Amino acid sequence: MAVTMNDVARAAGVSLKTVSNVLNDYEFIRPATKKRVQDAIAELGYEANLTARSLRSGKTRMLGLVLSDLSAPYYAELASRLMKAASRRGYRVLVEQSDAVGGVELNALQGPFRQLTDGLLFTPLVIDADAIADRLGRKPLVLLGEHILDPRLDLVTMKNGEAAAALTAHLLAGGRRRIAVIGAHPEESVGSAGLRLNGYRKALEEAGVPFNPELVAPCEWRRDNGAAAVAGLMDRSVEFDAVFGLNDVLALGAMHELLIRGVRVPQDVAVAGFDDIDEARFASPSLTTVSPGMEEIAERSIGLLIDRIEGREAAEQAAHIEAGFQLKVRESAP
Amino acid sequence: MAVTMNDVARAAGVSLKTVSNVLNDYEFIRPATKKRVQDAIAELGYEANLTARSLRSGKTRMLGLVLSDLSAPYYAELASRLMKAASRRGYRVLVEQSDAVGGVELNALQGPFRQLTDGLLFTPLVIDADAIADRLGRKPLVLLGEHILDPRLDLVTMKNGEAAAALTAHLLAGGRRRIAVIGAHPEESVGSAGLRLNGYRKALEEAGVPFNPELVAPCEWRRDNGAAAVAGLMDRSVEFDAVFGLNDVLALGAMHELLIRGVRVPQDVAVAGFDDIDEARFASPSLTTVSPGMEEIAERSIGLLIDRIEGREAAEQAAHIEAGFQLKVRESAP
DNA sequence: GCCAACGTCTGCAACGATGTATGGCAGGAA
DNA sequence: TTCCTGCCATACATCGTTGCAGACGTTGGC
Repeated sequence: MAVTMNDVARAAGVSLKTVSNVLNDYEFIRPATKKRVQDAIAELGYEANLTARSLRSGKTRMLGLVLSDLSAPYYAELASRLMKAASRRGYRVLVEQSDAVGGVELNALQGPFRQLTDGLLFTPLVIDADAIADRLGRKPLVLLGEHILDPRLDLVTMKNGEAAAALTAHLLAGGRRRIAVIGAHPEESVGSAGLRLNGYRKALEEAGVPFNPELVAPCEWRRDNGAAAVAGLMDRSVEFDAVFGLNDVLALGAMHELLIRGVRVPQDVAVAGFDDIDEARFASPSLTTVSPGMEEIAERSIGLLIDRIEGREAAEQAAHIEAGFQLKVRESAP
Repeated sequence: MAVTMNDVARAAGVSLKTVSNVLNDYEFIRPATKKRVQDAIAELGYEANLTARSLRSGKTRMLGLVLSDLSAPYYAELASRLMKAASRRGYRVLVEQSDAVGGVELNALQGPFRQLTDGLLFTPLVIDADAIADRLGRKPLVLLGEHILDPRLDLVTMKNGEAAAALTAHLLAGGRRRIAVIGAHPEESVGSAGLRLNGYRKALEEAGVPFNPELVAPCEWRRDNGAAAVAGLMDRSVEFDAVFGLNDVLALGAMHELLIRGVRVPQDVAVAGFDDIDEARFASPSLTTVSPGMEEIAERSIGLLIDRIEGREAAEQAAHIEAGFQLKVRESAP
């Protein structure tokens, strides 16, 4: 079978515990002893049994990441970055897809998934702050990218409202007055959709442009819905000179539908999105959007979570971190 | 602290082992006893400790997935599907990004990552069959989507060559004669690039069109490389009437560069890709490509791996599974 | 010359589950 | 009655680690 610490101990002529001490960088070990142990480890090809270590120590060195769907480009890019950031600090990331189903979200908070991880990065789409706080337990949890702002909960997010306002202001500055918004979630109590829509309204207000509910199309954030929403607006003969997709895939879906219908982008209708996924730069025309500081979000959320886990960060107060954003002006809305 | 089996046993007035037996569906338990135990479990809110179970049983009920980069749309979509397929069978998936670095690939095969998982789904990009077979160990491993065909190794893949040939034939049938290929990996001994390129050459040959090495642009499979490759060809005044991106993001990057330079797609140059990522349908123009049967690949690779793990599949012979493909003819190459 | 302090190492008892062996008890056959 | 068989439950050892308490020898202060 596999080599155990006992084998190493025997080979090095020391006790089991001394091997453990060497592995855990215990301070008081004679260099000679340490070397003997290390040599034995190398010779036998010993590798620590992570399961046993976890059972004994109660730590798994895994972080949980709960998001709705890994195949959404924004989440895929975020997950990739989070995993790299975690890896640099000696942690792994275990991903759970909730499909925006409340039951799955709750399960991730308290079920086996929680057990397997030392802490959670959580993108709640359905459940609310109280539901989360009630199930917090002893393990740290950092909310990611959504709008729950609760004094009990750590949060790393983006400037949803501010960025959406800046983007809308840019469209207004380009002379657009009837800006359709795609992807609103009117029924949803939590989520970025509301914040981004608020930013949009605020920018309109500041420009003295009246808000027109007819221009707001609610739908889930998928490409095909973006296309369908534009189709719906046009079929109902709603007039618009710009489309603000509340995220990039919506905007790209919308743009596709516009081009199919012979609407020129940006001449007839400007299109803008939110997220700055890799694809936005290479769309045709390339997509004007907001870069929400994903690298910063990944780095800081992993950093915060691990600090909490390792007890470096005082737990008295929840941290609320907002990454900076950048407007990316491209061809679709110059 | 957490509720343990011992607490449940005490509450139900039975022994520890009886609780374990109930949990593991042991046959001979009196219904009354079973009920007492189940009631105690429900009342105390007991949840099995997965770490302890793993230590004792040697199983983690986690599958490892090794791929180069989760932010690549094809891998993101594949990972999402694999995770769902695994979840349906009671397994989780732990993802490891290799960044196509050989050392990371080797580590995933034998290091701690292997320990944490009961079996591996592995997309080798750098290391070869011998390196894998040497490190096989006792845990099952299924190769995914790449071209290593080794009698010792299970493999679930797509019809790379056949599909590439069909796609090329479609371009030829459309009257294209100078079909540029983007994303070849001349130095690489393993990988889909070679197979797809072969398919392309075979189709040319069958159509009696001479192969022109000048039309083959080697590069890594990233969007920006697709764009750069087209720029390179045009700057060198290489003439072509079609572009075959060896995967979709290359094709999309290429298409973007063409459109920027005022080349009309498909009138002047047809563009085709490979993978049928979600984005392909919504690009403008929409992308002609090959759908490699991802759902089938996900379902069958997970099925095979779990069968191996649970000993249902005779280990004598390696399985070689090829999913069917479909040509998706869209606007970019009608 | 004694005791305390220090540095180094060890033994034992967990962590929470499962496998093996075995112990009772009931009912039927001998 | 006695033995066997089938069902149900238990005790004990075990998986491979780490935490805790302490042992041992050396050193240094007084």
